Amino acid sequence: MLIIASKGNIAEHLLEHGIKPSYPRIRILEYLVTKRNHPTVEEIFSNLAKEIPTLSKTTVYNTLNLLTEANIVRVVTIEENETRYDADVTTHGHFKCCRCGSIYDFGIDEEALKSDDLRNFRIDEMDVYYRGVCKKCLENI
Amino acid sequence: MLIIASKGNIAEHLLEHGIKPSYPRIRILEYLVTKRNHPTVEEIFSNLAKEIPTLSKTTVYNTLNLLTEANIVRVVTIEENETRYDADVTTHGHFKCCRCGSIYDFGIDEEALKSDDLRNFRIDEMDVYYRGVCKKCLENI
DNA sequence: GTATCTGCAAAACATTTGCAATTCT
DNA sequence: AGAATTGCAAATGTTTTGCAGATAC
Repeated sequence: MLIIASKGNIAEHLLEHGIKPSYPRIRILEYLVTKRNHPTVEEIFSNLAKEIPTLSKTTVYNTLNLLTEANIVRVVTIEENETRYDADVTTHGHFKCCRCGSIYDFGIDEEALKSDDLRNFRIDEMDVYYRGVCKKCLENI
Repeated sequence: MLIIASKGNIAEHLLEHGIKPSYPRIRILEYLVTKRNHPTVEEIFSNLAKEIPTLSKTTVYNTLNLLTEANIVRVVTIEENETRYDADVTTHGHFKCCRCGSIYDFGIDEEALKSDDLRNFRIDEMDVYYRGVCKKCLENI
């Protein structure tokens, strides 16, 4: 659970990671923190562009790369063609419903995921992606 | 463990899934079955083109899409920019060593991976991608 | 002989890069 | 002023598509 809510906190969050809190950067991170639906670059850009007419897609790309490198956001590549972003950087998996398209977060037991085959390997990142049909869609058949 | 070895078996394997075993298709699937290193389209194409000068990248793409839809091969998107392919369609995870670039298969306990958060969800596909440093690279520091 | 398969060239798309204009301190 | 940031346009790189020629049954 993240506690970040106000713009002030967003700016602080950026500063703590050595990133200058420019207006576009604050708004992009704020978007990710507020809307937790793992948006694409296109989604972030088109929504923010309504309120920030001068915003360019390049800035969205630059900022997301910056945030990713700083470990403030996390890349979600559950779809092959486009990258999604998640402001929750704690260990968790992603489930994509093929029927409604929603992406759900779910808890994973990090220890249970450590395979014997990887004994003496150093694991830095774990991406767990499931696909199927969510509860809601299964009920509405 | 897969038992497929000879070209005859490859052709049969294709036929069983309703795919006409043309020469390029046999060679592409054979490549995947023989070399188990999760090759990219570029790798498959450039290696096979040495022996099949008329081969085009389009055919490699078409064939891989066909094989994926037929569930004969599996897509591995452990890298953001390019797609890899795996002839092993049984449940297992992929580990990428950031130092040497190798991709390792590892066993996963399917039951342990089923999160309570996904109770009543239907899970069709599970992609588990880890990144880090492999045992060999850790030893050679 | 008809349907399928192949392969070239062009298109489509997401992402990156070069660079000039803008902003911030 | 000087350094960092932004944004446009062009480039890049992977994958798809349209279509004509080749192949198979």
